[in-house]
Amino acid sequence: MTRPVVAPDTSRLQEACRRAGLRMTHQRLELFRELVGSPGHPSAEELHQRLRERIPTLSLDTVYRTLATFEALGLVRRISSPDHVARYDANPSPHHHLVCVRCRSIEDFSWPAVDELELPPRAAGWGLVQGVRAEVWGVCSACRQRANRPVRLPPENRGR
Amino acid sequence: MTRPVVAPDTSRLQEACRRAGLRMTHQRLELFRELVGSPGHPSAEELHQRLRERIPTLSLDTVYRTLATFEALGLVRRISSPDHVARYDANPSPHHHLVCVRCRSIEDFSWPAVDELELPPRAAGWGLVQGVRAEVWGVCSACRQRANRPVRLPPENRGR
DNA sequence: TTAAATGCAAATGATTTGCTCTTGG
DNA sequence: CCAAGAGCAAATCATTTGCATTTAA
Repeated sequence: MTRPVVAPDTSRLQEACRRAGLRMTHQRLELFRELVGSPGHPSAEELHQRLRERIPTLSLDTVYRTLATFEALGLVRRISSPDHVARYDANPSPHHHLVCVRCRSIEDFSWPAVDELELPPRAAGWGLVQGVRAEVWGVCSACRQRANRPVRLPPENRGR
Repeated sequence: MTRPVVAPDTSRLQEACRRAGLRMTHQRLELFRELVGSPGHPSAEELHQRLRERIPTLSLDTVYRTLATFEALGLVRRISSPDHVARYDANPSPHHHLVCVRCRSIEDFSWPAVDELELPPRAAGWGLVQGVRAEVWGVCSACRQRANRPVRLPPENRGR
């Protein structure tokens, strides 16, 4: 890999839409820009909030539909957080996740050693492999300091 | 030998409940047995179905509450499928996942090379790491053969 | 006994869908 | 023009919660 050089480069979207015979709409363009232009792993809801400033009429279901389209085009990957809200990852370079089970944050990190590893035979023969990601879970530093309760014992957890 | 050799070894549950001061109920016991005794990564719904044969009065919400309790006790890990239903992994040994984005199956596989790897500094300093899992996604052989449609293009996907 | 746990039913909240109107090509 | 896409509202469906009843300790 060379260098990241990321300006919200819309050519990937243009290209993907053309190949698939899909129209290039204002909504798709802005959504794509928002996805690749900002870090983190936003949910559909968050993207909707942010984009309303630019496209006041944008509806939440269009965000959902567009994200599904992007996913089918391979432009984003829908990832699942410890929370039950879907989050979207538009970072095309191989990277891995640090997942905090307390605050549900997801941080990217790179781990070249994993990227370079060869899949074991069992996995290599499984089917068509599209990607590999390591998920490291635990409690982030911020949460460790903030709340020092040892374990979240009984039910009544998941304080939405 | 006179050792009973409990197939689904419930001692981990007993131990965990005692430490946490939780009661040992019929429901918890059976749910735990079902979890560790059968392979795969069942959803709450599936577990509920299976257990109704043994405990006809078992309610779905008890399954949810109990699974949340088990998770807090560290007995299972709630994993997220490409689908938006939560699945539960009670396999305590380190293992990794093969996720089919088409049929949403999740298969375990072992990958010692990853287990033996050291975390990069960024991850090591992130917080309290509880586990590491590699997620390999793609299309399983069965799905590749079955449906040979090239890509799932427009929306209207997610055929529940 | 008695706080914890279950079951039931109703609530919640994310995601999806039917249908009509709008718009890109 | 005219089918693909967007918007609106209503529907779904997994998951959660309030409350009365049961039960493990």
